[in-house]
Amino acid sequence: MAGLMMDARISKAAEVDSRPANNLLRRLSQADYALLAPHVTVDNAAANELLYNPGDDVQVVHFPCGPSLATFLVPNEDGRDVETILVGREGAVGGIVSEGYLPAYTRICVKFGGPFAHLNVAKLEAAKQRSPSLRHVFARYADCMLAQIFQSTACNAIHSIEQRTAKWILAAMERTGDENSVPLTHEQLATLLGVGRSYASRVLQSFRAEGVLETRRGSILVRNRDGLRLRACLCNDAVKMHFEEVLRGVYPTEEASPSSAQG
Amino acid sequence: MAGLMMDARISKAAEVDSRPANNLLRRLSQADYALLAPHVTVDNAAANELLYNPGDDVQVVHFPCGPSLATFLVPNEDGRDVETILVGREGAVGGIVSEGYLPAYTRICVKFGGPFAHLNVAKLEAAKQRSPSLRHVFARYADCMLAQIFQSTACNAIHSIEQRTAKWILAAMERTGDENSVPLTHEQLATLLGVGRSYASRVLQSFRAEGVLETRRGSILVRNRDGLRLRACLCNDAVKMHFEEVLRGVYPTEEASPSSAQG
DNA sequence: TCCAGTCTGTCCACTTGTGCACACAAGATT
DNA sequence: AATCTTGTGTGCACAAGTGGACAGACTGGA
Repeated sequence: MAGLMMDARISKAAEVDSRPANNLLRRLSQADYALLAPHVTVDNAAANELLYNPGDDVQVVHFPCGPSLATFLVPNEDGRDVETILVGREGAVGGIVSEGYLPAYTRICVKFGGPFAHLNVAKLEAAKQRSPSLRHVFARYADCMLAQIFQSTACNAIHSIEQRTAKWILAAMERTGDENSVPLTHEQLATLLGVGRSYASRVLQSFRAEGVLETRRGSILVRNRDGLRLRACLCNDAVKMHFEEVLRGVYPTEEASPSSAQG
Repeated sequence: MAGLMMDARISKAAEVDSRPANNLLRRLSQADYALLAPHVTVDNAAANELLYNPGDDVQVVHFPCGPSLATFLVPNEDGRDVETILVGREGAVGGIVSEGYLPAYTRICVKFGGPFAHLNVAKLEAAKQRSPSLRHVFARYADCMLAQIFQSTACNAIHSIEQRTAKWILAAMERTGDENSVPLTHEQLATLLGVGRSYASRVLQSFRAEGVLETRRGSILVRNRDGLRLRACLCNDAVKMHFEEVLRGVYPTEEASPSSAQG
């Protein structure tokens, strides 16, 4: 009997591990994932690749896997886009709320390159019709994404550039799983925060002076993660808590190694 | 035959007019509205009444009718809430994205008092299961609401307080239908923009000096709406265009009088 | 009619963030 | 090794927004 249980556990683990490294897909029951599996494809996307432009027909859901990251950009009258929220292996982009076939409102861009899983929106909707539990997982994720955007709106309204810089670096690291570096130029960081480049450099300098991080050409090395947390606003944590309440286990944590499970 | 047509038109108009003054509800087909009608109740809510607090079970969808306005607030570590988006007779609040039964993430508050229609989320979900067209209207609205939040996030990141003040006043007037006044103290305006009261007063003073508006104790009188538009960012217009594309006729326009229709 | 409470206009010193400029550094190319 | 391109550090003058203070002006209620 113990043998049987163990076999079941191993086969289930194997089944889950064969899925793309996306927590939303991995959280689905076997039966639910089986509805989607025939339509899921995986490939690599390069940084800066555009997944959607405003006005595009939304036909494919993209799931960032592993360290890849997507971002929602809102176009601006100046031509410079403003970055809003980051989506990594905890989620997906494209038709999550609209359920597809509406013109995209934002631009969606690959921030950090890597593997993405893809799924036709119509196939996903058909599967949702067949499985309420599948529908609920995606409705719950949609709610988490909404929470993320609400929090960003508030954050942009009242938190300082310094706080938002620290927050962004932490959020990116949580999602990529990289413990101490973020591949980003000062220019990119500035753009994504919607501030001038020189000020972004200055904020990073102040962090460096305090021993929190080091700067390299094209990347930021974090030396003291807790120091960074101390300097960040709490927006990330609020969103993380909502994820935990609504979709436990989907938001990536630092100790995400499989061996941490107690059985 | 003309008589028959006219009768049909009159009875249809009467049917629509008997619905609460909410554009989302009025946009539903007769058949779809019939699914909801037995469960819809209407009452009056006073300004500052709380519809949801963070963590609340989401069980009721609230539809602002006529001049009433609801707003999503994100709580902040300081205890002061930050206002994010405004919802008037073009929409609804509560379980639009989450489809109910999840803890609310934001606080939702009545900004301007007036009539609200209410509908149990579970009843709405049941009706959606029976009618794909009903589901689509709500999915489309959810997408518009999302667009609104995305735009606010970007707006807060890069637009000046002056632009955002003008934008907010215009957005509120569009929704209430009031052509030239907004019942708001400087304090309230400041809080909702996330800025200090004295600066909000100064911005209003500069508008007054330019003849754009007048200030009264507890309200703002708009004297030159185009002047205000000139001083606002274009965020409202972007959202409005998305509404027109996705849910034509739901976003309130200035010439909303029934007589403008050509038959 | 007067009082109390709230709202408004404005002053001031201060912090945060802007936008431009320019020297220098690190790779990439040849 | 010389060169080119792109990224980085920093100086400066300026604009935007903060937060506290306070006098005066409305308004509702006793």
